[in-house]
Amino acid sequence: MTKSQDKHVLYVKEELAQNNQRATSYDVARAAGVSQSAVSRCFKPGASVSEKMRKRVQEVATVLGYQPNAIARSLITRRSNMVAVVINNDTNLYYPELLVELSRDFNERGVHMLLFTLEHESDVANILDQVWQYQVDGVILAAQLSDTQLSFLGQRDIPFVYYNRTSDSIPCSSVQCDHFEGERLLVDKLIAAKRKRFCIITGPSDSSVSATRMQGALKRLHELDISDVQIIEGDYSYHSGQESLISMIDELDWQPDAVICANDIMALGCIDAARNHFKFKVPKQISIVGFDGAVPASWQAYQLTTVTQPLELMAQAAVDILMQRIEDPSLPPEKRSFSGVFSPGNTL
Amino acid sequence: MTKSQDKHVLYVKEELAQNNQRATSYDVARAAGVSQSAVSRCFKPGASVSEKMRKRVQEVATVLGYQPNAIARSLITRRSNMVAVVINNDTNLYYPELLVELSRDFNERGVHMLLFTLEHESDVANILDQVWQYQVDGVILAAQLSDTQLSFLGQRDIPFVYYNRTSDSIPCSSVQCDHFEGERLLVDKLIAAKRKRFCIITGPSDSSVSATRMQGALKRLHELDISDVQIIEGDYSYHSGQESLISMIDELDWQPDAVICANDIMALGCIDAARNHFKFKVPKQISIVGFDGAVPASWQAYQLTTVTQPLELMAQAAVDILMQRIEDPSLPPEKRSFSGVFSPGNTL
DNA sequence: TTGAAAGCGCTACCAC
DNA sequence: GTGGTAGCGCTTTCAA
Repeated sequence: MTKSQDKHVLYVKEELAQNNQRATSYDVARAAGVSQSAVSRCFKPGASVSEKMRKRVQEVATVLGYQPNAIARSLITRRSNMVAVVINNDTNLYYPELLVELSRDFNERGVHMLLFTLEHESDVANILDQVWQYQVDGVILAAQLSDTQLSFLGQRDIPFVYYNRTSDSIPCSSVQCDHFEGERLLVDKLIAAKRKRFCIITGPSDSSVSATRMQGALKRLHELDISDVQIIEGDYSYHSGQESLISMIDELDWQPDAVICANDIMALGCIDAARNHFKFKVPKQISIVGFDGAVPASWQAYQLTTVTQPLELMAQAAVDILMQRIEDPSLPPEKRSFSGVFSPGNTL
Repeated sequence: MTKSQDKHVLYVKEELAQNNQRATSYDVARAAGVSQSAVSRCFKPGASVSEKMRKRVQEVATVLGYQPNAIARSLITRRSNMVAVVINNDTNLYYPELLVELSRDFNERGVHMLLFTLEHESDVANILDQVWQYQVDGVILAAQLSDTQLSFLGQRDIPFVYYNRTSDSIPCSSVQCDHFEGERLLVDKLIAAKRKRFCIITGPSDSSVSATRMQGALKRLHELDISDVQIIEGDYSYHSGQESLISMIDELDWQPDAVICANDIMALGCIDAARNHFKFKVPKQISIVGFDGAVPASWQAYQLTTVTQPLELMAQAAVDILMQRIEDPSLPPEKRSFSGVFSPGNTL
């Protein structure tokens, strides 16, 4: 860099500082004495630029602290490199690994996550408009949508992947753990352990995951001619696991020897209620099973018998499917289903 | 709407569908027979538009499925209505409530979260450039930055708030739980319980939160003339809590009657190791304390004695401070510190 | 390989 | 209250 060039760069830098502006490609061009399009090209991998030009531009860009404006780029390229992740609070609170894994996988591909969390699974409507306004390239849906809402995305050609949910009526991509199969497996294990009096603690009524799991368990129980099953509604929380068992026994006067919980966290509450409130031996007097493979379920104090979702695989699959459909929107929907892994634990 | 107008709208709709394009304000203007600026005004709250115009435009916009393009808006207004949340995995895994609460608070203000998660607290550098490129209005930092990195944000006038961290050398806004004070309190409680042989299980060495907490504990212990303290490094995980206690006793041959853990999750691992591996009575033979007020800490199987961070208040404070500085960048930095709340539990 | 010019979709300013 | 016009910062033709 010659001295006069140097001075010119510093002058531009000073000018920007005074007006409190961030450097644009135009500023870099001016300071480097090249065209604005040349600067743009220097930041595009694989563009046709001479070595000399690239070096000069990089130099000036560094001095001015220039980085391309991703927003402006999105406007012209029609690619924001942002995806929306719609997740309900429950999922994140009880299964925070999902967000961590998604984030890792997306960041590896240079894609950024716009996070939308829902208080209740039924709040989706409010945020779909926002997802649309922000021009995201795609959406991961870890929350239940109505068919109408699903078709909102479909009609607007926004690629999306359902996580742990699917729709039978609308063609869509999805990644799922086979909840149905997993619950059947758990029921069979409970039967093998000679359990007779079953009860079920469900998740909140608007949770499709809970509904699927409970259908799986009930179906299998009915196949085995066990129809006298007590069902009580929980809300996925530890506390509701405790309370459900207590009210089942104390109020409904139903003493089970097998408790099927719609998720692990409720099962943990259930274990504590069984041990502390009722002084039951688990699993001697009562078996308790959950679903998820949540981290605390494997802690020594619990060692819950459960079915573990292959979360890492599922997240990766969701990201793969979504990114493929962003690259090539003509790809047909794809559904991938993973079997849960039986985790024996010590409560059955 | 007259019939001919109706037809015109439908014609535009058809045209867009054929070219697979989303409706722009210009399309709406064309279809409604008004100017493009009029359409823009109709979507700006408080703009001066006649009732008739507003109604007409809304009507057409609905038919065409028009929503303003937030990206284009950001470009001209220089406001993206996006904030970056930089969080390390540990924080999210062990304290997922933070993200949920931040998300809630930001969404109430119509602000969206761009999520950046770090494998290790030291990975920050890579993502700062991206934060900058995406023109976020502000940043919540729940990860430690070097002073250089902090000044990167400062020089570029990006408002930011440190969460549970602060810098002594660079003026910056922060929201913190008083870790130092909280640990002192715990030490005093342990002393009151007649504990004599102390040990500490720290978090990972790059965690500033762990460092502060442990300094608080050590300082107080030294004040009380207790200098013979065994320190072992954990990594915040349940497993490291277990292993640390075991190696402390079995390998280092140091039998403590008080264990101070840098977070709750390790304390839980520690409790399980004490009870199951060593057959200790907790707290009769050994006291164990944590820090955080993590949800599982209050479960009946543990009932950990700990100091609970007022997470909701802290998240709200962080959002408040950030939004104020986005509205008025001339505001000086502000630090807010909250005392942790002692949660008696049953392990002391 | 380089530069000029158009334009992504919007807001903001200006006349009227 | 309404419409025309400029321009946010960038990528992408198209000539040179």
